[in-house]
Amino acid sequence: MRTTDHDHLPARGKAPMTDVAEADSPACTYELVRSVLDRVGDKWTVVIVCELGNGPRRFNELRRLASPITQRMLTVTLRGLERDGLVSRTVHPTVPPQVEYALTGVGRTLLTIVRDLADWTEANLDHIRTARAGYDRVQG
Amino acid sequence: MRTTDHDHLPARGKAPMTDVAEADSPACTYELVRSVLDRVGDKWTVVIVCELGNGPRRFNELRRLASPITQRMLTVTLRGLERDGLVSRTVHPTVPPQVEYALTGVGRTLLTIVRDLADWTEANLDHIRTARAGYDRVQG
DNA sequence: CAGTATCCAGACAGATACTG
DNA sequence: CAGTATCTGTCTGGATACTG
Repeated sequence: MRTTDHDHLPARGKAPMTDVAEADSPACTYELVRSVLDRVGDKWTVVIVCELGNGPRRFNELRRLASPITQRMLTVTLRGLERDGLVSRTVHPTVPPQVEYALTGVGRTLLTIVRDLADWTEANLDHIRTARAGYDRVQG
Repeated sequence: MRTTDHDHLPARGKAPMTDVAEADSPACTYELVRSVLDRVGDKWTVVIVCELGNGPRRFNELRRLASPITQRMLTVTLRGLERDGLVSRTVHPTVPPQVEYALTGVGRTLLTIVRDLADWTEANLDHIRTARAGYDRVQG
């Protein structure tokens, strides 16, 4: 399978073969950081990780919590996180089927990082907003 | 000017009118975090911020340091950072012109965040790589 | 040197319809 | 319920050529 590289489920275009490099060569630190940002920087990952931070959730439950996310993007995002071992996927063989997603241990440490990021944002939001407004006033 | 929304210099498509919201409503924390990730999550911002972390740099100097970046993307990235007050741009009116870019105070705190991110990545890289390989072995 | 201006391929993501 | 399959528009970013 997966010979034709179609569209359907985009196979996580992010970080395609940027096989994360070693950690100490001079410039590759950027590659390294980017590999996380590629993981975390897309539109929905942060939302999903934060929601799962409150406990395990099922598919449509997540769909509601992540408000205007589409089925497709939820699937794509969860697959990516699962692939990286950040969330676990547990299928309960009931009828109708139930699938439960939860943060793994590593996923939980990622949550910490995301929260640090949120803290930084809160602390510097006004400054950025002001700077942005000032810049836009001077420029077009 | 800037009535026709052409291509030329894309006017920072990121975080277009997602005017960063207040910091305490229940779900808007995501918007908040996303607003930083939009700022930091693009392909070059991290590289530029890290390089400027070593001191002020000039345009083509940065261009060399950020290896395969194009002129356009360097300009776009620097403009975005300047707009948000994270880097300063100083023109020395010499011939030929010299323009020096440097991190501002806030920009320097962003550098801290980026480094935290790098630390997390280093710490969890093996785990992610392994998980990814395992997942890919099972799936397509 | 330090940029602008265009063109364009390919990735990201929304809407919609269908399925075990 | 929990997805998969397509189609499609939009945005990102690379290549290239030109300028004060």
